[in-house]
Amino acid sequence: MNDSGGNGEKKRSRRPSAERTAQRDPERTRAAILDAATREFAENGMGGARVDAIAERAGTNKRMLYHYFGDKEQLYLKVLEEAYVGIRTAERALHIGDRSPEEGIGELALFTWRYFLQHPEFLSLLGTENLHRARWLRQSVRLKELHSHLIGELSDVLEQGKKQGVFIETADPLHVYLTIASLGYFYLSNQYTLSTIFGRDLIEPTHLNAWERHIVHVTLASIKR
Amino acid sequence: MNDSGGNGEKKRSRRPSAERTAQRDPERTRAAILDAATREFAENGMGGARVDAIAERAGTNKRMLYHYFGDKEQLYLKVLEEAYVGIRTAERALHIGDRSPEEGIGELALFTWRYFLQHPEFLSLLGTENLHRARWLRQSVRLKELHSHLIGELSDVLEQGKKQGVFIETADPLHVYLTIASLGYFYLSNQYTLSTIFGRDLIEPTHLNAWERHIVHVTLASIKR
DNA sequence: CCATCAAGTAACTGTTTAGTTACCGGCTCG
DNA sequence: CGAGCCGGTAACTAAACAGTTACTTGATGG
Repeated sequence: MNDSGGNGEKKRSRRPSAERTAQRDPERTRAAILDAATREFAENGMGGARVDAIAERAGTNKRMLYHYFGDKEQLYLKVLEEAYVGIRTAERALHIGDRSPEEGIGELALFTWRYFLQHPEFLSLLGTENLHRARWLRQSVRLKELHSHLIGELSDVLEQGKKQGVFIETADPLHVYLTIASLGYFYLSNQYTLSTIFGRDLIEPTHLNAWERHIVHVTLASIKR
Repeated sequence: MNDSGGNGEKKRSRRPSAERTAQRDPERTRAAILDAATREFAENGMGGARVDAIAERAGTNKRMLYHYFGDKEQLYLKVLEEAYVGIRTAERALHIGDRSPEEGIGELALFTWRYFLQHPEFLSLLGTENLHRARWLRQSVRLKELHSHLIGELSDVLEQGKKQGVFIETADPLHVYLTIASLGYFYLSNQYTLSTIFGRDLIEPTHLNAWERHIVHVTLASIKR
């Protein structure tokens, strides 16, 4: 079976590391594990997630998982960090200060809602992490400054709105952000129990659109003069 | 060791079932298991909860747990049902239609916030159940009508407010309730990650009181004409 | 005083799980 | 060409787990 010893053709031996990657590709394996882990943790929580299941979803095996990430807890933390980096990075691209204050806040509300809608795994991970009282997030060194930018930019927009007389003086940046996040998070993360007890399918497009308008309406109504 | 055979005194044999319960008390054992299970499920989720841990917390053992509740899943459903019955029962005692529409809505918002604050285990259970897409709640036959009363009463108050010209015509009962619940749920259930990333201890009384006022303010601002 | 039944204990069982170890195959560099 | 290393496989291990079974204890009724 092994006939490679006979022909010293050196074929491709000059290539650095770009084409023979069809079978062996550390980067892709690593990324596949991270992606599989994100889905597994999101669907089953930290306690319910199975290491074997992650390896299988990634099309690899446990040995590689432990090789790249250490253990289950470190892998989980990596997944969580990447999720936060994802939303905060997308948020920065918004530049909510470029428009009028009112439009800026509306923009942020719309963005947050739509991001939550398109990334249910992010909401799930937050839920799991909070069940454990931020046990792993607290250990993260990467995420300390990641969020200050958001509050800073939001604060600027609110100040401008107050100066223009369109926002009330008591409007607080953290409260505004928490309001926007609350309305999106609860509706989506609790959609299953809510749909069950109120007998209305909340994920239906009609209701989804109505809630999107509602979020913008509530957010602006709470800070407009 | 067994010397009871010698004295046929019949002592206490006339008592029906009220005093010798010091050692044996099925009702208390059942209640202890339910209470222990509520805490264990709330702290660890359905997947993370341990049957042995529940038995130990209840001061009994697994045999009794399986005797009274069948298996882990049925026990979990019982816990969830009791939690819902708890909040809906307390809600009914409010009678939000007795005051002015504005006061009624404010009352409901305050009640919901304070109930969430005093029953963190309820929020936790909701989170766990939603992680599993309401898998167990859907099977519950008891909880279908439990919630219609809330929406009905809220609807009446809103109608009255519209007639009096204090509320906007588009105010929707489900949306109003979801708004109130969102603001309370997100703040409390996500307090750990939020406190970590924003560097502010959200559970501190000062912040708690500020958020309570904020919820009432936002709710009313979103429906007032 | 013995038969019965209900409340409760504790040790056991089969399965699942996170994490480890021994091994394989092919590429690369001296 | 061969030593060694890197990406990968699969079988194993020790612990933890849900659920069961064999047993004890004590009250009651005939």
